[in-house]
Amino acid sequence: MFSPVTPRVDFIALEHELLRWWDDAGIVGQYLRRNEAAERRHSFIDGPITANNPMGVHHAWGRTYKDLFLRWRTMQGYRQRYQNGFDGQGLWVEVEVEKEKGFTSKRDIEAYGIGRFVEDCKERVRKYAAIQTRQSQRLGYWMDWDDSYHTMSDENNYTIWHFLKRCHENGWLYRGTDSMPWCARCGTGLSQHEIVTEGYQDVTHTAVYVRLPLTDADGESLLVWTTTPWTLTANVAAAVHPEHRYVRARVGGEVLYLGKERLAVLAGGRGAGDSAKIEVLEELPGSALVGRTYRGPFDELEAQRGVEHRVIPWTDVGEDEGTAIVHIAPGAGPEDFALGKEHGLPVVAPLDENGFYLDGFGWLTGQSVFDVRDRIFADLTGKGCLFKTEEHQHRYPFCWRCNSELVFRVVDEWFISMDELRHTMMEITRNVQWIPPFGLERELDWLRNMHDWMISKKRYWGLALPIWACDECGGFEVIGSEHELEERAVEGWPEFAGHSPHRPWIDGVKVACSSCGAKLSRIRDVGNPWLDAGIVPFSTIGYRGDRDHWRDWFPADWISESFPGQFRNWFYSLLAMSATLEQTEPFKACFTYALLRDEQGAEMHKSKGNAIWFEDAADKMGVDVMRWMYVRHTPANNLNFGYGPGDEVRRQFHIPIWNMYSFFVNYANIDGWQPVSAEGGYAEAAEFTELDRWIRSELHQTIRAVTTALETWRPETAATVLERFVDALSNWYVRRSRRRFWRGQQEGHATPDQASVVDAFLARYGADKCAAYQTLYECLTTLAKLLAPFNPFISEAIYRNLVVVPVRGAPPSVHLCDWPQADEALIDEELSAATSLAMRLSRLGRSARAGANLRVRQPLAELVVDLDSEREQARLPLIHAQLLDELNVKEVRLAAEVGGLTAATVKPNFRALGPRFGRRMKEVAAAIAAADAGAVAAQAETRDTVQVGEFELQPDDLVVETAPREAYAIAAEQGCQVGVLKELTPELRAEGMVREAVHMINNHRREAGYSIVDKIELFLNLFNVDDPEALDDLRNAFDNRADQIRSEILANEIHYGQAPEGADLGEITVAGHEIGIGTIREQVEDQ
RNA sequence: GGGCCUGUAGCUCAGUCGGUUAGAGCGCACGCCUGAUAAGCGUGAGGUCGCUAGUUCGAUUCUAGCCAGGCCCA
Repeated sequence: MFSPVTPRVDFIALEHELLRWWDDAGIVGQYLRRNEAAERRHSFIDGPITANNPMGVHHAWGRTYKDLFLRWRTMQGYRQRYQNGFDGQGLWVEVEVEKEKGFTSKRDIEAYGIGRFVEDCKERVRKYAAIQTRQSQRLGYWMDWDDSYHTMSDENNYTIWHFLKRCHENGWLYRGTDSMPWCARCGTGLSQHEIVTEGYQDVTHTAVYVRLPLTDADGESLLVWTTTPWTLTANVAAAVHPEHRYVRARVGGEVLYLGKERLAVLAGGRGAGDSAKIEVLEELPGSALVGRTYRGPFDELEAQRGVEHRVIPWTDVGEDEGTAIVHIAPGAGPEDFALGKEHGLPVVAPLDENGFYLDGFGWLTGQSVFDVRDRIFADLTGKGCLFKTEEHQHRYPFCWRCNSELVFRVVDEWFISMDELRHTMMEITRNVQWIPPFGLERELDWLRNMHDWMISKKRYWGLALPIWACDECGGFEVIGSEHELEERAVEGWPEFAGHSPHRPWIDGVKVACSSCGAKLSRIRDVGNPWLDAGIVPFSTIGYRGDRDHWRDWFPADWISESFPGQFRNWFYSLLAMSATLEQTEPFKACFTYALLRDEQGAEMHKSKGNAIWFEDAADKMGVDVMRWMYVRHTPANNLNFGYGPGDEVRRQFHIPIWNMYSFFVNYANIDGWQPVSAEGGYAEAAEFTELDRWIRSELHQTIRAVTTALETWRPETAATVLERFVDALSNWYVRRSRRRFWRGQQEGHATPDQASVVDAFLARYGADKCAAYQTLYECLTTLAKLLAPFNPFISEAIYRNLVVVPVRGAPPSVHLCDWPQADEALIDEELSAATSLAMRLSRLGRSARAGANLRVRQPLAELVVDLDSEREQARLPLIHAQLLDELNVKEVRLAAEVGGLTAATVKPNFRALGPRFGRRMKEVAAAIAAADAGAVAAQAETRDTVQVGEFELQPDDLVVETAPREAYAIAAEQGCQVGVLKELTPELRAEGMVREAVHMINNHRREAGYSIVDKIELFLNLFNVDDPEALDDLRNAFDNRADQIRSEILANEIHYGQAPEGADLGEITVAGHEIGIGTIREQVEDQ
């Protein structure tokens, strides 16, 4: 006996129950150890999740893929590591801790103490790692949670040291510079990301137009424009668009160059005499200006000594604002810096950390960048450089912490040169299977264009870059391990020992310079967090400590991440580090997916209020539903996630599955059917019908297709296949098999002393019922296994009840079962084709009936089928019975047997005939009307001339049309036409009436609340039927089919007349006549 | 400017290794069924498969160009 199953399941409560049970019964542990000794291994390396916040539903998407493939490989018997990873080092964590503490600058952190701050960061990571672990468990993500790795672990950090040391040995590590957004008030740099996400505001600044006198032409100047006058002190070049038009214009007593489109700015210039007099002397392309030199606006400053100012080409120069000649200061702007690199321009860096001018800037030295605007204008005016000023509104970056305007500074940073690595990385990238395939192109494109890797960051919490730099000789040392550091330490080791290799502890350790012997301190920078994530194929599987173990699991067979960003982040760092250490790819297959959006396709944002937190979604929609939304979606497309789509999925997929399961358990319990093995065990006793054979064939095709889809990393295809199977099972197999489960026990066959359960059931209910139960049991239990990696909860619930409870020795969880194998012997493609033909013909038959207003309940005499394909026609005998039943017809016939479904009509084509026959036209028309239309049409089709009566005509003289024959209602699609005979014989009418009555009486039973096994006594009250003929028809119909009615409504007796006191009364309508009914229940104990 | 992706019904998306008249769900109209289903099923309306060329007997599918949207890089 199965546990009763309610059709109104609460999936979320069910999930919580199973979570508890898995925990109590130690199922996850058994799962993790299931294949420990297996020969075949599947190596998965987890891309670490940032342990900085609770999970969003986008995390659940990725984790669903990871869980799916790991579960599936487990069922297939692969040995695996189930290690999750947490990413913990980096600015993101610092930012959150700063917020918690109310810090607004680096100075706050230093005042608080770097040590305490770093410990707080670690604590935050641990806290969110624990939260994410719980959330992942709620998702049903089965990992070895006690074995999760952390990027902040000592091992991870020291393995990166090893990598960096190798880079240094190869000569790839160098100190360079970079331009970065900088908050002078906080004294700190910001990441580009910080200003891109929330850092811009609209403000008005005083912009200035400045003359830059050309050195080779007296009295001629370039006119440039800037909104940041302080940067003019760092000017080294002016940029023009080489293809745009520029002009040389006389303005008062001077000559100025500027963009042709920008002539209007000349109005109102100071010191230009009568500025109304503007004369264009010459028009020239920007390229003509390139290479010319000019005197800078602050050439008198020491910092500008030796700088040759010249004009350079730049295609990003616009014509919408300014003068179309752009002032370039590589020391004070990011684009300028990049352009400077490209053109080898000198860098003049004017500001210190706190925004004060450095030495070498004359009267400006020691001044704050925020206080000098007006004095710079005055200075420029004094030097005759200032053309004019104007108020200008624009978007400008601000510090999100303190709301100060940002500046750009050039700072020292550390880089890994990519020149030698690039080729190897591209080679190994080609060895990887990218899913979807275009991932390869994306990665290669990035690798082709990548710059040297900047690995330093001026912060506190992160990898301590193992670089000890020498101020004396300019050299630097790279330390490759904790042991090497201990050996080389000349100071501070004892104090450091026992600490993690983080700031501030590591900073106390000094080593000696191997060139000059000076005592070296570690550079203060921390590492780029992608170093932390990129090293994990080495650090997490024992690269340093247990090389055999490492070889066993390297490279990973499969990794997976969302693709935005990862091609230049994680995948990139994995490839770079593996190319350096082993010259081989660190993963064999890379599965990527797009972005998660809200239901309307908009990006989810906390601030917009449309973000969905994982826990809310889990509690509202359930994680099986959530997971199915993920796996059925095409990974390369953005996923629009929401509760609406979730309801759809539940309704179309999970509820039908549950209903079938509930149906099965309900009837199996009524009939006392129980499996005798995990496979059911009734196959020998069963007489399988075509329908059984068909769904078993479908089942095994489904196993095959799902397996293939997963082997090729296409979860969405696997999900589609499963959906199709569920639909076939629900809407064809179960629907068409229901009656087989209802049928009562066979008369006289019951033998009380049967030896086996199977024999007893067979004797009592017969071979057909054995077949029906066996088939549905196979389908449901196999479906549970196929579904297990996708939807671990509903599959477990079904499997537990159908298999574990009744079958001794079965694995206690579906997740400990073997993955199903397709049995090719059970696959019958011809039967599949035949059944889909039956579905197609049924659809057409219903369409035909609907067109003629003939409901399916009314039996009809014949269905006529016309198929173009002989091969399909040959399949008809196989589906004959299904068609009779499905379409409620007495016979299926071929169109040829009944003379076709359509008839030809032939009409005269007056336009053609008129001119030829003139007055005799009427005779011709009469002859055509009198002729056998079919024969004439056939001639017109095949011959050049058509004889009609005494007239010899041509095919074009006739208009041949085909129309459905009147006796039939017809529906057609390509290659196929069906018709049903519309005529209702008295016999058919009577049958229709009985079915109508049975249908309505059963509705009445249901409304009265009877159980489906209760017997009744029925009273039919025909007093309201006035028409004696109709009364006769009804009485005859009912009397002649009394047995049928009794069996279909479970009635012992049928009486005519008033129902007695206490009967349940109702009214039914048959053939338009109202009939009163009354029923009395003889209650049967419901099992 | 370069690379990649996307463009199929009103909406959200499948699909097509080139093949007759291209599918689903939602929404709409009508109906059926209800002894698994507070559910389901069917029928109908709704599509120049972004546009233009090319290859081909045949292109929504392959190729090229263009247009639109997105992501990344510069």
